[in-house]
Amino acid sequence: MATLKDIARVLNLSITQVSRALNDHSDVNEETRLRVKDTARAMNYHPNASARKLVSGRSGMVGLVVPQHRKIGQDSIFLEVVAGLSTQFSGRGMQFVLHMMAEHEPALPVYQRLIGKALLDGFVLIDPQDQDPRIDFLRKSGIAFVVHGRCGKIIDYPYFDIENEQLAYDLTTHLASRGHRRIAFLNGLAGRSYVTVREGGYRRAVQDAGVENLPHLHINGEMDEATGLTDTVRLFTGDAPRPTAIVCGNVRLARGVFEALAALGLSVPGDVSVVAHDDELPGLRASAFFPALTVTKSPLRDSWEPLADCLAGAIEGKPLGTLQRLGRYVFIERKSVATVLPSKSASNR
Amino acid sequence: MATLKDIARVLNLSITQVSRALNDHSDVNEETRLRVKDTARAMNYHPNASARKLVSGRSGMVGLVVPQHRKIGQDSIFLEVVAGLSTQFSGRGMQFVLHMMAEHEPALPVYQRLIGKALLDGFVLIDPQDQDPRIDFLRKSGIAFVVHGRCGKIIDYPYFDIENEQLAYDLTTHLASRGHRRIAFLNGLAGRSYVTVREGGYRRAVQDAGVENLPHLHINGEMDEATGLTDTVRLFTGDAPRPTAIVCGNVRLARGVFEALAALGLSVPGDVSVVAHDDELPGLRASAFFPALTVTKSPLRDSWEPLADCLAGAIEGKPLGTLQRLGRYVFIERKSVATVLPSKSASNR
DNA sequence: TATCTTTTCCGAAACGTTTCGGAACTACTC
DNA sequence: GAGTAGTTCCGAAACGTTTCGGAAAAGATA
Repeated sequence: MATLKDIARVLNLSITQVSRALNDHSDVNEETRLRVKDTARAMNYHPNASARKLVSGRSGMVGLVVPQHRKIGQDSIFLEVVAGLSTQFSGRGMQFVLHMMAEHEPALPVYQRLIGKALLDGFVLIDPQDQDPRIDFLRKSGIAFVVHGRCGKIIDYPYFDIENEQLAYDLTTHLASRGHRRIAFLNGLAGRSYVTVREGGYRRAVQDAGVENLPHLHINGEMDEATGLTDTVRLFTGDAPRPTAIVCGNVRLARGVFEALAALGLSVPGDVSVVAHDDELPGLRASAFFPALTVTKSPLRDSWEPLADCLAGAIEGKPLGTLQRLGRYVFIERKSVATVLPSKSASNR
Repeated sequence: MATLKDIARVLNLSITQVSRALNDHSDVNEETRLRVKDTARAMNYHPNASARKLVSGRSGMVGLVVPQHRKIGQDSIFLEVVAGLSTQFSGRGMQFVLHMMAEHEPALPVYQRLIGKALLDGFVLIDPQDQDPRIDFLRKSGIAFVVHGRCGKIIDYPYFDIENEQLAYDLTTHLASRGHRRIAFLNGLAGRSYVTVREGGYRRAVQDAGVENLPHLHINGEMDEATGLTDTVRLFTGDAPRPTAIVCGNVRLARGVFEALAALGLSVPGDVSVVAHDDELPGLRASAFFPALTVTKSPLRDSWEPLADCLAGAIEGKPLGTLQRLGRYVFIERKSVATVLPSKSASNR
C-alpha cells in the first residue's frame, strides 16, 4: 500500500507537505496541491485509518450494539435497521461495526470494552428504555452517540425521534371524535420509551374526550401478528366491557387484529373500528388491508439518514441544537373507522 | 483511557515489560505478570486497536461487503448471515464491519478502498458467482478471506461449503429410484456457483438413472415462494411433457410448489412427488409441511462458526489444509415421495 | 539597507503499541 | 575465577499519520 512517504519520495516533497496538500490546508501552493492529489490517485493512496485515528482521534468508524435473541431470524425491523444504517454510513465513507451481544449479556461492559479499544468514533443507540443506563454511561464516557428515540427528563443528547405522544393522541382522538367511548390500545412492550410516551398520548386523548379510563383496554406486548390476534380474542371474549375501537401500535399488530375479528365474526369497521401507526414494514401495506386501514404514517426508512447525520455531526462536534431532529408523520384516513351512534356506544356488549 | 505507559508508571516497570506481560511472553517473571494483569484490569485497560494494528498489522476487524437491493427488507437469509457472522466475531472479541454498497456499485473498488485504509484483517465472501472476480482480486491483494461456497477450478483459498453436487444428486436419485423418469429441478439463479454445482449433480443423477434429459425441466430462478408457485403452474399447464416429481433448491420454493399443486388439484405425493434441500430457513419447517417434506438438511446456521474459524485461522496464517471445511447434510425421508408404477411413468400427461 | 509580511515549505514530535537487540544479574560448570 | 546458560528486564526503533513551530525566499514598506 502506498503511504505518504511514497508520495513524498516520488514528488520530492516532505511528508508534511503531502499530508497538508491532501487535507486541503491553506499553506500549500495550488499547483503543488494538484500534483500531489494526482499522484495520490495514480498510486491509489488511501490514508491508513489506524495511523490517522492514533493521532487525530478520528477513525471514521461507528458502532451499533444489539442483543442477540431467539427470533432474530424473523425480526424484519432489525434487518431494516441494520441495512439502513449500514447503507448510510458506507455511503459517507464511514465504517459500520455491528456488534451482537450474547442473549442476556449486560450491555455496559460491552460498550466499555469497545470504547477502551478506541476504534469507534461513536455509537447509534436503538430501542431506548424508560430509564436507559446506556445513555448516562455514554454521556459520561464522552463518546459521541445518537439515540433513535428519546428517554429521560434531561434530553441533552443528539437524537432522532418521531412525535409518539402526539401520534397516539391523534389516533385515539380520531376514534373518540367518531363517538367511540371504549377504545383499546395495543401498545408495545412496557419499558420501551416510545411505548411509555405513546401510552401518555393515549391517556391524554381519553381524558380530553371525557371518557372513563378502563385499564384493561391498554395492553402491552410484542408487536407482532400473533399478539394482535390473541389480544383481540381476549378483548372480545371476557366479561369485561368490550371496546368498539382499537388503536394498534403498528401495522403488524393490526394484521393480527383483523384476523381475530374475522374469526370472531366481527366486521371492520361495522362492529369494530381499527386504526394503527404505520412504520411501513416490509411486506405489509396498510392501504392493502380490507378495509383499507386508517393510519398515522412515518416510515422507519426515513430514520437512517437523519440518524447518521446527527451522529456524524456529533463526532464533528457540531452544536447540540442541530443534532436533535424530529421526523414527521401524516394522518391518512381510509376505510377502517365508522361513526358510532350514541345509543350503540352505551350498550355493553 | 489507560495506556501501557500509565500501567508502567504505576508499577515502576518499562512499557516493554508491561506489554510482554500482558501478551504472555516467556521472559517475564510469573509474579510480575500477575501484578501487571491485575493492575491492568483494575485500571480497566484495553489495548488501543489502532496502535496495535499499526505495528502488528492486526486490528481484529473483519468485513462483509454486500450489495443493497430493493427487497432486502424481506431477505431473511441476509438477516441470518449478518446476525450469525456478527455473533461469531463479536464472541471472539473481533469487530464485524458491515459495508452495504449502493445497488449496482461495482464491488472491486469497494474492496480496494477498504484494503487501502488498512483497517480490516480479512473478509467474508458470500454468494460466490461462477467466475467470481472478487476471489482473484482478494488473492492478489494478499488479504485474508474466506468464501461461503467454492468456485473456480483452482480452489486454493479458505472456504466453508456443503456438498451441493452430491446433495442434488442424492435428491434426484432418490426420486429416480422410486421410478420417476421426468424429474424437474427448481434451482436458484443462474450464475451462482452453488446453483451451477447443483445443476451438475442433477445432470449426473439423471444420466445415471438412464433417463432422457429434458431441458425444460431444469429451471433457474429466485428461490422464493412466488417463483416456486409460478414455475410449478407453468410446468403443469403447457404442452411439454410434465414431470412426476420435483426437486426444490430450498424449502421456500417447495412451499410455493405445494401451494401451486394444491391449486391445480394435484396431490402430493399421489400425483407429484416433491423433495427439497432444507437450509432451515426461519419460519419454515419441512417437517410441518403436509405431507411432511423429504429433504436433505443442512442448517445455514451451522455455517457461521466454521466460516469465522476459517477466517480467523487465515488471519493467523494457519496452513490452508485446516481452513477448507465441508459441512454435513443428512437425508431425511418423510412423506412427500411416492413410488411410480412403470405403466404410469410411461404416460405423457 | 533594514525590517516586516506573505507564501511555501520542512523537521521533529506525538499518538500507543510491538519487537529487536541487548544488558544486568544470578547460578551453575569446569 | 573465568566462562556459560538462564532469567528478567529495558531502550529504542518502527508502524503512518497529523500538527506545532519554525525557516527560507520573495516581495513590500520604511
